[in-house]
Amino acid sequence: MTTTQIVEAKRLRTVRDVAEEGGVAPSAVRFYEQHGVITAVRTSGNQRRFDASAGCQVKVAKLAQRVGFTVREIAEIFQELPENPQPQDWARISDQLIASAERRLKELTRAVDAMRAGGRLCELNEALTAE
Amino acid sequence: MTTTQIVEAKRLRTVRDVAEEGGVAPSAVRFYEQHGVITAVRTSGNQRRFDASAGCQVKVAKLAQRVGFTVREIAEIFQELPENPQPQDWARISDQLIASAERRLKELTRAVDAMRAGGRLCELNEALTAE
DNA sequence: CTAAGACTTCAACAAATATTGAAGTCAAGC
DNA sequence: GCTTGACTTCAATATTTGTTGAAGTCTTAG
Repeated sequence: MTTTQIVEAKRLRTVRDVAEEGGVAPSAVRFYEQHGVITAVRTSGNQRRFDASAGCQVKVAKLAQRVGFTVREIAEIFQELPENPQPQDWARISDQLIASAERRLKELTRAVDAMRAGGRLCELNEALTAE
Repeated sequence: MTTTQIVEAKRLRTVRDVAEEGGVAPSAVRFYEQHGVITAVRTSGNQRRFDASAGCQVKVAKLAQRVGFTVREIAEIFQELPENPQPQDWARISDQLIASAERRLKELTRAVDAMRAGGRLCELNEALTAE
């Protein structure tokens, strides 16, 4: 069973495999590899081969983009992942992504709350000195 | 005092005013207006003039972009704002922005948590059928 | 071994989000 | 009423995030 896992983990994925698992186009998989979001080895014939976690990384990357991370930022965060990422490795990545996104969301919340609670703070804050 | 507010509220802002208040370049203010994020009236000489809330809207728009909203989405949401937005108007905008951003953040959280809690779910989920 | 299908690179295109510069017009203070 | 600085539009440029197509190579099932 452990043997099966190892065997499966080593079965290398093609661009198409990763694209399907990650829910993106093959061109996007190549784009992500070019920009360091995912990493590939090459066959003797120069074709990309990915490990089992690549599809997941693509999924996470897509969702991270939708909360405002750039591809560059995601690539930088994913640099920390070792070859065969373990749960604790993903825990660190997760913490960074979520904490950073929440920080930005809080900034937005603060800004809209300022106007929700005191429209006059925003609309009329110079009015007080005008009289 | 009410008179002062009205007078102040009607003092129209130039592109530069809004840019400074919103913390962006004048070119960005024109861009936002072209794309419906903010609304302008024109002087007899064709220059843009904004009302008092434009600077705030720019601030909120910038922060919304950083949590993943596109300019188009922000423009659509801001369409709902009446001419002189009141606190309850901002409350609706706020709810939409925050709720939508939180929904996306939750999707990301779910995805990374799946890997954090069960790396094997992601890496080895076909392994079980391989033996 | 071969044919089909997937892969490679490279260049062109595209949409979103702006910025910059040119050429000309407006507004405001003196 | 003139001058100066800010404004106008338009076109070009830049970056990000990809997609598409051409021309050619690799892999693999049969």
